[in-house]
Amino acid sequence: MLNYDLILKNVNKHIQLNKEEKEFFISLLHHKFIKRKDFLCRLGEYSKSENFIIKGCLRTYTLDENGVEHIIAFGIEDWWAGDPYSFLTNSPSNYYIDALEDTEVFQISKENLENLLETIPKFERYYRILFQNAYVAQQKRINQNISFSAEQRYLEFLQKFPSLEQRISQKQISSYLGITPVFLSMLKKKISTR
Amino acid sequence: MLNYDLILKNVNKHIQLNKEEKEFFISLLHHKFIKRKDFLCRLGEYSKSENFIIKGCLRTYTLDENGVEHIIAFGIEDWWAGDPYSFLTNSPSNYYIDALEDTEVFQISKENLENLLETIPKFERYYRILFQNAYVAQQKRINQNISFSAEQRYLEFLQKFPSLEQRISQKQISSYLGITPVFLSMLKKKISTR
DNA sequence: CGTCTATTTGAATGTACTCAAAAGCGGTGG
DNA sequence: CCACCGCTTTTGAGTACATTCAAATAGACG
Repeated sequence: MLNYDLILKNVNKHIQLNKEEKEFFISLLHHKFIKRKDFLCRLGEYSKSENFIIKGCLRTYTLDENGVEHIIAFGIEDWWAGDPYSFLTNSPSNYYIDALEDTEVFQISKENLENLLETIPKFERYYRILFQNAYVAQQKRINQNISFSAEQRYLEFLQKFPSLEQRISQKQISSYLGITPVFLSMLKKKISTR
Repeated sequence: MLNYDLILKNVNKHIQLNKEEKEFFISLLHHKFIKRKDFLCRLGEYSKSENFIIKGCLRTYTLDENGVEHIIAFGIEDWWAGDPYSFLTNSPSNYYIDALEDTEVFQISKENLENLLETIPKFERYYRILFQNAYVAQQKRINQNISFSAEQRYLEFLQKFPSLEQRISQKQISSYLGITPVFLSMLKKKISTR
């Protein structure tokens, strides 16, 4: 028996659903396990679902010309992950998405989302608010990227994702911050010796 | 007689309105001039409107502890500008917004937007798509901030805003890229001599 | 246990910044 | 209309931040 509490609570933060609407929504979701290191989506593939994480950790990243990974976003419990651009425009994805831990998600396909938005238009509002909040959070990150030093960005990261430091490797964190793992190691040493 | 073509065409890209709906929408807009260097919003103030730019150029920026400006976003014709966080949560704004050129906008207030979303729920969809697109564009910028050199970011800027280079000062561009004006001057020289 | 990857450390290098001074440019007022 | 003022851009020298390369150590996983 699957537990839909987390996702229903998340929806309920922004819109109110009656029992039938809840059941209809749930009927459109597909439960999936993603094992650590498995991919949800690769560059050039078509991202066919948006994914609500109930457990675990996903990352969205790019590879540069030297094969170095750059992490655009982490996704943890109670968050959505995916490539909205690819998903919504049916175009090849610009990103890789894989699992840093064994992860469980509820997926909604494009067809089902369209069905949902038509049947219960309130969900337009839900997704509007979701994107709005994500947009605001990204604006903050952009500000930090252009105005903070690497050290300040690292300290901010610890604030924003207090639980994540113990769960993922330092290399992942450095990749999210836009610095090398070597330099992050030096920063941590510098911070700890004062 | 005000010209609503640009904003109606923008809305029409995403949702279809009949004549009455158009008229109702237009009735909620307030036309405003912002003279070059005037502020639409300051840090700590309450951002009371979202602004659709019909002419001119706005910038959203922060000031760091040394008084240096960091530009989060430019807004030009056919774009919305504002601080959605402050606007939607009635909290003090984190940003300054001012005009780099004499600018004309259509403003919608929070009350009118709420009225609009209730009366014509299709607008939830319009704003959902707007934020979604903005989110995708920001993701791309974040990727560039963490994986590109300053020179690559500058060349990307020229692609993304082809018209803007002649309209605004180099200092504004450097501030958007996250580098100093001095360094941008050096980059341009380096680029032009090859 | 062995292998593979992550982390640390150190040295050398490159990228971007600070400070300072000079040159350029735009707007304003006499 | 020109002179002046303030701000932007350029240039140069010195410095700090962050990277690369390499080697050693530590951890994780089969």
